[in-house]
Amino acid sequence: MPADDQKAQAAREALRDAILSGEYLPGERLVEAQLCERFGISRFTVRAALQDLTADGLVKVERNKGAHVRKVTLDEAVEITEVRMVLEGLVAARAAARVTDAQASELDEIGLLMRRAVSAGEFRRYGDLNQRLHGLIRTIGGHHTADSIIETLRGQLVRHQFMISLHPGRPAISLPQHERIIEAIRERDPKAAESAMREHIASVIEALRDIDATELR
Amino acid sequence: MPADDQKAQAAREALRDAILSGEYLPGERLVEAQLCERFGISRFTVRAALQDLTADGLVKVERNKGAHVRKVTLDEAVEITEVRMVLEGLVAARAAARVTDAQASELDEIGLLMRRAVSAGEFRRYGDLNQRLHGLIRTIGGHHTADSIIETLRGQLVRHQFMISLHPGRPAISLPQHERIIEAIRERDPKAAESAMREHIASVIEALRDIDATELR
DNA sequence: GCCGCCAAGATTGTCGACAATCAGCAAGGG
DNA sequence: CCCTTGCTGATTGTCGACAATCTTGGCGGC
Repeated sequence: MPADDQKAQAAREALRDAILSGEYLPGERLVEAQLCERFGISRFTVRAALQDLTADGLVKVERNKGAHVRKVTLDEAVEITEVRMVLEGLVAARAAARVTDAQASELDEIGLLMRRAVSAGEFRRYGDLNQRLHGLIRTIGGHHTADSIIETLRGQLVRHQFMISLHPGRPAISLPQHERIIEAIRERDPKAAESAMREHIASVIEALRDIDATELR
Repeated sequence: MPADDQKAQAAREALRDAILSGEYLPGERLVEAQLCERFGISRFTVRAALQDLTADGLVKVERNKGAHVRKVTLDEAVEITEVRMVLEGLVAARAAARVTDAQASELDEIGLLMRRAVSAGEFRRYGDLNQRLHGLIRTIGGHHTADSIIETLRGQLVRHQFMISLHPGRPAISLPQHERIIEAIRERDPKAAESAMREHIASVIEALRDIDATELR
């Protein structure tokens, strides 16, 4: 009966979601016994899930001191985003070299929807499109190694990412950057695609710093 | 008594070394019971060690099918090295911005030793210096996030890396590249340091492809 | 009153045993 | 003769219980 398998894996993802959604705050202690009761699974499974999350950098375990939700400082967030900058630059360059005509028009369509969302003031929708654009570029790039690292890093930043996307004025800055990225890939110019992507994410880093400074008021 | 702790951790590293040193070949199956006997530890500890190695990308576990030493194809090796290229480029740029005078002279010294090693034909020594140079640059860069990813990726490539370092003619190609990197960092020119590092690792990728083509004859 | 120390509770680390699952082989039917 | 099917040994997945360790609160001494 594979029901146990599904239960164990479901619980693992439930725990991941609970942390990602902010149900457990950064620094909060994750007591194994509590998680057992919470998700109706054994401690063995809880430990396996915690090790998974540790590998993804979402929790940190100290020997004999248990697991905590990892706290990501501003400096770490900047470092992580710097790494994303060069990796997504690499992926964008490869995307420019590999893009098909069908994918090119899909990029264009996203660009159009983005412009519409911005002029209509639909920031939430713009955020979704942003994610879809970066995802499509990574699909086109087809760089499995870079992809999985980027995905891991993204998980560590959900909190910060969320704050950025709601920051007023961001779309006005990032929309033209996104347009440049799309254009460079459509013209199959790897160097231009890489530098456009890097410029874009460099401005995300600036936004990160600004937002953090704002929050400390 | 912390003896057990040390034993468990020692066994973990012993298993890692056994895989890294090539004692277990890529694709080889790692049977938990055998590892228990081999290292004199319980299955629990073996499983923990295997999960560690999985996180590092050294082994791959399939449900109910056990753990295998991960096979790194040429394409994957190229991808991994591409990621290293952009990450070490990022680190080199930061190193150029942060290098102290003492570190600058240490870089110079390594450069001198490298020239000597090449002219003396001491390839093994040159390989060690190569590793020391890259390590020092990463120390100077002080980019923890990029560092740990680079270190993880390096582990997955030990086999290929080894073949490259013994490839005749490599030092003649890589020595001037190393010299350019050192010079750019010493002159505190981040852009030059990044592009020098990327050129260097791009040529490593070429070497990877050549060696693989040679091996298939 | 303050500091260090000890005991008890709570939490994590480890283990051996049992259950679930898979690979290989033999027997039977087409 | 080949394919399917059921069995059997081997291997991995899961669990509950016990041991080791840390934390907390109270006690005694200075």
